[in-house]
Amino acid sequence: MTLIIDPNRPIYLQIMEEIKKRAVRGHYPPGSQLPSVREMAQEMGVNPNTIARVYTELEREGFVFTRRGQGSYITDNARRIEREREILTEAAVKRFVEEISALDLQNSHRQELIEMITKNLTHKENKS
Amino acid sequence: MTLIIDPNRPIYLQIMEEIKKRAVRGHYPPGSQLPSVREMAQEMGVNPNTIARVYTELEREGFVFTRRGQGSYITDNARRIEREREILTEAAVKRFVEEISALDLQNSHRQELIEMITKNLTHKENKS
DNA sequence: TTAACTGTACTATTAAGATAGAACACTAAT
DNA sequence: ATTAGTGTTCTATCTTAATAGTACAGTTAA
Repeated sequence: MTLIIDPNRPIYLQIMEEIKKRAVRGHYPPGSQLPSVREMAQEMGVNPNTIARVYTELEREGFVFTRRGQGSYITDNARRIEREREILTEAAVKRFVEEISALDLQNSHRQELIEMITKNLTHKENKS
Repeated sequence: MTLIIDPNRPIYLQIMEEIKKRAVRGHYPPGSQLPSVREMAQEMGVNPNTIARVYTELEREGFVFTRRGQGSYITDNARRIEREREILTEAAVKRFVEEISALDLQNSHRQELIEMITKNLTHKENKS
């Protein structure tokens, strides 16, 4: 399903981001149980060890908590999830602005850019 | 100077992008000679072998050409460089839109986003 | 020819990501 | 106690990125 999007970035990082996005979208509500290490491994098409690492890292970030023998869960702190949305948003904006700035675009091109983004964002409004 | 920005992505890819950006900005004009493998290695703080790989890959993409024993040069095809600017721009926009769409933002938040980007882009107008 | 530059090629080594497989430890329900 | 489900740990192996060092091959100018 999700598969590997960017072969040049560690899979465990990409899966971490995917899980964060799902939580932010409400696909994994606060406090909900995540698929087991083995289930998620099958869903993502990777080794269970890789998922174990993902869960461990997410727990280290306070985004996931684990009850040994029981399962791993998305944090029940809704604020934490909202904060993650902000973090991801700001990171995306920062990266984008830096990339575009590095290209030294003319003002006219910048105008077109803004329009292009506006269209794309409002267009994808009904998706996901 | 440039150093490693993202430790989770191959250095040679990051350096490839850096060189493309420099060419797009005019720092390396069309047909200009690139620093030698050994010079660039020192500038970037990496091994000469890594730069050799970078030049080889860039040549494979038609962005650089090499005269053996003489040096490596940015393509003298100005259109090719302009095209690279478009490629990098579109890639940045596409990535950004996908990332933001995945976060399922409310319309009000999207409005703020557009404003944030506009400000940042026009603000960095005098930089670089 | 010689010297000093170029890019290129090769071997060896290290480190990290990822896979494979097995085993262990905890929890809950039967 | 047993079973089946959790996460956890461990060893071994493979691959790729990157470094280190050396050597080779082509070009240019002294």
